[in-house]
Amino acid sequence: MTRNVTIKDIAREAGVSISTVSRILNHAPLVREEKRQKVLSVIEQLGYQPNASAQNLVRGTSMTVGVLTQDIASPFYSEVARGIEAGFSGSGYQPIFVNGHWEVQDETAAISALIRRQMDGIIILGGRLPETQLHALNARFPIMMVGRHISGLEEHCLHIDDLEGAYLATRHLLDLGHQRIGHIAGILTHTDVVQRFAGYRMALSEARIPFDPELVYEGEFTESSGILAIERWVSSGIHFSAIFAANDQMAYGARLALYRRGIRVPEDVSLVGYDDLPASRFFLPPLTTVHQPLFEMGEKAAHCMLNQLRDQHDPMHPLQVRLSVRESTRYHHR
Amino acid sequence: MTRNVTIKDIAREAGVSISTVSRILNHAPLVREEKRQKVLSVIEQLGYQPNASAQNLVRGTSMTVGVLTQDIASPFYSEVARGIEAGFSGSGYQPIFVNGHWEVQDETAAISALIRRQMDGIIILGGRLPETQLHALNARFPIMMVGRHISGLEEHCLHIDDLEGAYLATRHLLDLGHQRIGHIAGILTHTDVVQRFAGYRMALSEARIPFDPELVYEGEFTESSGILAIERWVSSGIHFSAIFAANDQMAYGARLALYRRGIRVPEDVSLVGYDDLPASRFFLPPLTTVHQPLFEMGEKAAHCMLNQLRDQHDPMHPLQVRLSVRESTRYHHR
DNA sequence: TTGTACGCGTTATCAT
DNA sequence: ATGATAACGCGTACAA
Repeated sequence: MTRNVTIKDIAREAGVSISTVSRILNHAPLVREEKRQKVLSVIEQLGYQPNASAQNLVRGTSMTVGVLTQDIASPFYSEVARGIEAGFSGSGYQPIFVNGHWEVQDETAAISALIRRQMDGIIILGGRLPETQLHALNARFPIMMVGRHISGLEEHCLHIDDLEGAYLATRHLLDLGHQRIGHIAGILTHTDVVQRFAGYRMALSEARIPFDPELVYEGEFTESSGILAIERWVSSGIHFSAIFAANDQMAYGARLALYRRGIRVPEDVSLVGYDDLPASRFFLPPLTTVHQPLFEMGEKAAHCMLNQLRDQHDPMHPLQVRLSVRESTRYHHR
Repeated sequence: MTRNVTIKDIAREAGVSISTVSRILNHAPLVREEKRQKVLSVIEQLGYQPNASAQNLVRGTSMTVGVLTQDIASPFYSEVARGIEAGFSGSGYQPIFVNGHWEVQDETAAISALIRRQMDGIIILGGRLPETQLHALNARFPIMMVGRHISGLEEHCLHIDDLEGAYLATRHLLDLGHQRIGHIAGILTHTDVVQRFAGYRMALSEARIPFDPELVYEGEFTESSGILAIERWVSSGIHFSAIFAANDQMAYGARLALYRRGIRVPEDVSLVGYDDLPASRFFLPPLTTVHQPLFEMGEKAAHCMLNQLRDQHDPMHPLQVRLSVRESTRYHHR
């Protein structure tokens, strides 16, 4: 529409040179108070906003960190994103968000867009980018990975002990007397999913309960996957008294499918999720789930990024998982 | 870390001038095939990415549209955001997202950041910016408003008939024989909330049922508000056989509070929400709710923005609300 | 067909 | 204390 106001316009209007205006803008000293006032008022009046592209170009830094998330609409990643936003607030750096949709192609395109925009650093939430590509990125500028573990990039990965989390969940069910525990896994090419699967098996074998592959369903992190898991098991006549789902969304779907079949939770079947999404507290019944400190993860990722940008170092205090025991699990009578 | 590769580097490496490289990059003709090949291979080899800031500066356009959303973690806005992303895909324009947190101060700051970054247009989802400010923005560049109606900016507002939606919801409950219908409203300074309240009252008066202010609770769009509404009504001994909540999240909270009191849905109380969030299909029982075509709204907002950017015009086909009748409502025996 | 030179808006280094 | 002026990386009109 209307051309943006530039420093030149300010200078002309205030009757000074552009360097004077620039000095005032950058809080440099050495400028007479009366001119400062005059210029400031012109800036106010014309509604001047500095052109970030020009600043970026000459300064060589954008004071911006790109965040590659997979899906804006995912409750999991949006919690982390909130934490990232909070972690950068007041730092002078601004995060901007793009989506990769769990597709290597989209992710690569998104990363390219971020690089073209001269991001000072990049935070990657999950995704499927190959390790080699991640290493290459890390050679160019600071990166932080959330939710993945990349060997050789330990210092740049913020991840949580999925093995431990799944172990805690399964162990909880075992302690309640359950023996036939179904596991709704996520996509098994994801390392964290594999870890959760391993934690489930570890608890089982520790309790000397034989592993039954029929009790494992490979889902896709969606509510529908949870429904399909229950349908598979029930229609195949497979017996179970408890379910451990690899994320809350699949637990939600499973819950609905159980309801449809008249199977009560927790009276007939106990249910455990993973992630502790905000909605799980209001689930029916409130869902027992492995708590991932999503907001804190985001916050921490932002802080680690700031440390890298400022060439500082600080030790990585690992974030802990814990089980949020609520009302979807109960004692099983044999 | 390592300095970014520039056109200059490519030119030196390939033994040509920078303008030749630029021509190739911009798909201009008039360049010998062998040089093109040579340059292309050098670009590939050095991993060149154009500097968007420089392009932006010289072209005078960023090919970017800013999206001011209120809360990344809100399921409502993230669905719209998904639609916006889809609406821009393949257009050459890229949306970038910032958050206003429903605070005028944050929103103003976010808008400033977008202006500094030379956005070609801005899409605003909800929020509390005063109308005058919106008019001022519209004078500077193309804007689109989603979820608000601003007089004088009708062409730039994408909103849905909230009165109609609330009327449909309430009418549905009345048709099922309910007479005592509680309404959990949102924050009553929001115009859409007021409209929904008005639709509720309209259906009531049409059915000649006197309006009872005790049956209205002003919530804050959160699950907790739904819980508090039920607690207020039950502890005050106020009778009701149905509830219409002004958004799904408050309906979720109400559902949990009812469960805690042993009140069944839909056997004892019917429940209707508003928005039709993705999760509502998997709610227990699946929630009857007013469907807002959130994704389509985002998509349409993007398309309208593209039309403005291209100086085109197209008629505004209004998006329709409809009621998604599921299992949380049933006939009421008097 | 190719190269030179200018300008986009800003900061920073010089003189003055 | 202030004002020219040279970069930053890119696109493009113009010259060769």
